[in-house]
Amino acid sequence: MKPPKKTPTMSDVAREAGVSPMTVSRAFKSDAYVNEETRKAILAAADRLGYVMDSMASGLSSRKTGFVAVTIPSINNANFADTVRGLTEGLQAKGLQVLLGYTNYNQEEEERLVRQLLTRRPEAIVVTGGTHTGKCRAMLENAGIPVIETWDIPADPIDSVVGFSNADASAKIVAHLVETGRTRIAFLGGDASRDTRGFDRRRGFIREMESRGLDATRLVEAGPPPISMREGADALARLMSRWPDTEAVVCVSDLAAFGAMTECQRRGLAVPGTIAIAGFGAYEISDICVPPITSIDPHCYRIGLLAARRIIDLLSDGPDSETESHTLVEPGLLVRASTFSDCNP
Amino acid sequence: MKPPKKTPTMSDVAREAGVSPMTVSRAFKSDAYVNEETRKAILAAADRLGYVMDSMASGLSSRKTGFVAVTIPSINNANFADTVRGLTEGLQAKGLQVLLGYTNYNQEEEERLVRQLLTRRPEAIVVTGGTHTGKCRAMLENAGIPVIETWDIPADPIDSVVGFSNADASAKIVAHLVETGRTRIAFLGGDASRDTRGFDRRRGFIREMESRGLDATRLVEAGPPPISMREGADALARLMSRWPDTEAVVCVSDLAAFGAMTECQRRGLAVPGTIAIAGFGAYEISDICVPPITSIDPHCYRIGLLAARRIIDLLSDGPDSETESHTLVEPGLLVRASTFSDCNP
DNA sequence: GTTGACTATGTTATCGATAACATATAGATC
DNA sequence: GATCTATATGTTATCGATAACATAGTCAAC
Repeated sequence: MKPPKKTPTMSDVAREAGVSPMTVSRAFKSDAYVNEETRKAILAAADRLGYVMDSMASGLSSRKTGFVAVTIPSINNANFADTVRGLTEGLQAKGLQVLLGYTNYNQEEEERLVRQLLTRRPEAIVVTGGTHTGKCRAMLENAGIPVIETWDIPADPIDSVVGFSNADASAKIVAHLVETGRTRIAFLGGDASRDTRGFDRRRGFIREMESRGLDATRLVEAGPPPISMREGADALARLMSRWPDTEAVVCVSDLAAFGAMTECQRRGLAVPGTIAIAGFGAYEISDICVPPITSIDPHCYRIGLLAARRIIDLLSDGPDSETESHTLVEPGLLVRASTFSDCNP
Repeated sequence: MKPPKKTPTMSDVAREAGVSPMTVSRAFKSDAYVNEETRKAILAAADRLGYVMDSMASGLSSRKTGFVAVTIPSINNANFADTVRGLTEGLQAKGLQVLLGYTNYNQEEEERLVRQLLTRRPEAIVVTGGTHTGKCRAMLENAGIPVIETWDIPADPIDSVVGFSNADASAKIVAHLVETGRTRIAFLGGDASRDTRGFDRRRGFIREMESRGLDATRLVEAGPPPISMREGADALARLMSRWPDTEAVVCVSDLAAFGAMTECQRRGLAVPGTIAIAGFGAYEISDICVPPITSIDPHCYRIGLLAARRIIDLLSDGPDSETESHTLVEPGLLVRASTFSDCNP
């Protein structure tokens, strides 16, 4: 239909409006002196031409791309999605745009992804977790931009941290279960090797069980992360055939927990009467299912928001920082019917 | 610790390797003559310096940014996440990177987002849905890049389409419910104004009901999209208090459907005995919950993959296109226990 | 009337890479 | 040996914007 004319540039707008390209630039940035009438004329001219600023060129020149790179293990996960929402919304005010990538819970993928993201010259980078390959860590250290590690408490942080202890979260659940009268408690999680957060939760479970003198060997592996509801169900079946007298299960996530609970329903095991179930993540499912499932709320959105604040703080020139280099977000224990004790005399 | 030295450039690598910047460029692109030894030396030099290519500058010069912009209504939605996965994986082979943004089911937000994404000069753009504001549509038309509309069958497509008819999908469910003996059927969805796909599903419901001479006025609105499980539950409560003899509910999504089903459990309404429930989206929850919920599988991942193929096709120079301008992905009906009729004599 | 502060705009060089063109060497062909 | 071709590398201009600097007019204060 219409000729494939290439998109107009700032110079085209300048010509159309009868000013210099620099004035057009100023009109769009609105951070410098431009006569109000001139600005209006320029914006009108831009509108006529259908001009859309080229932020790639802008970024090259100003050395500010407006990108904040973010890596998450999976895009199909409500927890990480909430963190990304917090980031996006927190950064929007400063005109920063999230550049998202996901690692499939794989550190080699993360390394590849971080390299790809760094080629876009983001002004800061947010990664999930505190364990990386050597090369990945080196790239992050040498990128010369703020690096925020989230969802974890790294032993040796690269730069800033906004996270929580996955191990402590598990311990909190174990404490709750023991207090409500359970001692034969199992942990249902993914293969330990890939998902370090899941591994930490398992570690916290074992530590807390042992510190209470309880048997910490009831560990079921449900496969490589992410653990689906189905895998949670299958794992519960295996758990019950191996340790039929299990009184409670701590699951690596609410999704696994819900899957496990449906398996209980299918087997006629009363929850929490016969077996108590706890999850992790405060997914909506755990709140609405019958019975609702006890969970840990890691405050996903908040993590994103705090990471955004930290970035804005580090990127602003002011030497006074309002945020801490290391921010702990204390997870909350949500006690729900799936671990009530009144059915468990 | 270390001085804030800025990241090395291609010239730095060239100097380190004793060649010209152009040769370094060639070594990285690997699309032209470079002596194998020279290439190795260059890559080694780059590694020593911790050089990471600047694809912003590269894009400016070559006019290929390697971005494909993608807009989805919500990042916290497994369906759209699957489509994004399909896109990401389909585009990876050609070195194209997804630049993702979400609209919160809001067309004004979409307009703002599309403008923002276009400033990044993507090589193609994928949008969810076929309804846009006038300005948004104009921007997409004038961007001079392939535009793919997905998850819908637009009345007046901008360019390419990979989608399905949301209305037909609803009709398919209605047909199934009627065939299994239900006639007093309700539709549970969001406010009609914002979510056009949800609106189309409702429209399809009404059309099919009326074409069968059935009452199509049992419509419950659960609030602005996205409809949560909780809102689905609340809406079911309202539905049953207004039309207590309802035999089946068609829900705008599996999440709403599951929420509605939990409400039935709480009220002691047998599913499917007293009331049948159907959802949309083939979320994992609908497959694993008890009873599993009848749903429509829109083949989310496939939509993403086909969109990716179409883009690669349009971007490759070859005049021969393997893909169609309009691709229909026929949704599948997943009949599950929540609509079985054998409990409904 | 001169000075200075502020407003408004233009000019030039540059960001980091690549396209397009130019050059140079090695081996093959006549 | 002359010519050609394929390989390997360098040079120059340019992508579209902005930083930094320069210019020029207006108004108030002295």
